[in-house]
Amino acid sequence: MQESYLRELLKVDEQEIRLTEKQANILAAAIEIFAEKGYAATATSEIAKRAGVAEGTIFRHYPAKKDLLLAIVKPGVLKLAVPVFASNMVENIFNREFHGIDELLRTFIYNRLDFARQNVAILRIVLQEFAFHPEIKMIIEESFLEQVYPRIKQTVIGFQEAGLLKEMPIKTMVRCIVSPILGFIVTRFLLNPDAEWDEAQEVEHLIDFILKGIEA
Amino acid sequence: MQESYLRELLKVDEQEIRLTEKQANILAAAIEIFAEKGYAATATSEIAKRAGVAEGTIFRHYPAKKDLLLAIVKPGVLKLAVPVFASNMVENIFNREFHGIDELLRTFIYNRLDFARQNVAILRIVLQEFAFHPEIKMIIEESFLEQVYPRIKQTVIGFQEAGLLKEMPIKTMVRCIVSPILGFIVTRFLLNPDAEWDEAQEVEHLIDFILKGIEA
DNA sequence: TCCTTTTGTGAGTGATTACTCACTTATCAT
DNA sequence: ATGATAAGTGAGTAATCACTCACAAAAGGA
Repeated sequence: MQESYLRELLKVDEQEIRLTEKQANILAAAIEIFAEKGYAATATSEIAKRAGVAEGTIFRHYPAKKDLLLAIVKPGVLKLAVPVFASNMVENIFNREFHGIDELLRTFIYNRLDFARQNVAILRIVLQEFAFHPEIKMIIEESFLEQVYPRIKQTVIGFQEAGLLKEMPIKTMVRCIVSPILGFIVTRFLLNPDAEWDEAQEVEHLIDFILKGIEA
Repeated sequence: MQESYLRELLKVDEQEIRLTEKQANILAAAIEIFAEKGYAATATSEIAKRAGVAEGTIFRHYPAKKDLLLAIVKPGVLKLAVPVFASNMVENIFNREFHGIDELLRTFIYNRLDFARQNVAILRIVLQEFAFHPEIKMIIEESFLEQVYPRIKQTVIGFQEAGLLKEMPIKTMVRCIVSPILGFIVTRFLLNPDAEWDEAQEVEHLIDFILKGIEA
């Protein structure tokens, strides 16, 4: 894991984060082991060992083990959620030209697919640990309920008013759209990552499936 | 948690299982705490405490902590997977009379929904722990790949040959069918169990969504 | 009743845990 | 170069961990 990658991932606010080599090693080792065996089953001594660092060094930078987890998960969740409908996505499609729902779905799916591809370990950690740590649950709820859901909702309502989508409660529709996508991402990267995947074909089937299910 | 319920749940083979009150208490306590805080974060001392039992009693019946986990998870997975297309389900629809795919989906969804409702804790444990324990993963893979998947596959092929389903790789189609159902079950019982759910309406939307997405 | 087997006990064990702290080393502005 | 601050160290600590074992109580068959 590259230090520059970590620095970019962990940058939550706009302020730059400086990482010494050892600090980057700690984060990289923690991400690896947390993803492998889970937070609770991971010993700080093991993280220190894999990072090539004294155990005290970890606690120099993170007051407690849980702070290390949050330092990984927090920016992970934010990067996972925030850019979903970011900058040149919804805006492009809505304000400039309209390529249809399938084009929007395609952009959305490939965007999150690529994110998942580059962050499998963190994805795994988030999925595994959010159930047990209220802090993580709160971060997810905040970023999802405040960033992701409203934008999807707004988009869906827009299409609904244009008469392109069938009548369905927004939450139900969002779940119907997100579930198969998440289902694909999870099987693709977590459940069966070693299978041979015809990703383009899968995505097209996915788009067709979702589209048929939601259009008027 | 009732002793009779536990005895029924844990019955994997046909042989009856006798449980003393203390044994039932241990299992009930373990299910509770494992679901609450995860396997690795659960101390055997805590299980003993909540079960009202000496710590030694746990190890009298389960050689190691992991055996206690497996004693809970194994029958849970089997009951979750095996009866999916059991006895009077596929057979009824195929051999006797044909009520259409929607009727099949409806039966399937309500069946698994009711199972989830009665086994939320175990469902949570399985979902949380299978990633870290190869034994659990194997049990799931075996029961899914040998029991569930072939039956769904057979059913799907049947409908496909009748010209009722669109062309799509079987695995992709199964995933497209299962993902939204699982998505609903997970949000219904794990993510947002306290919300007010119009279950019947949700199920009908779900059926309509899936159906439109897969039919020719 | 008596003997055998099963079930239950709880103090005890060594290993491991997250975390501390007095200390050394490196970084950097002046 | 010098002093101040930050980064890094590793032996040490109390608590907790999963698990053991010698023993007691209960159950069950004769």
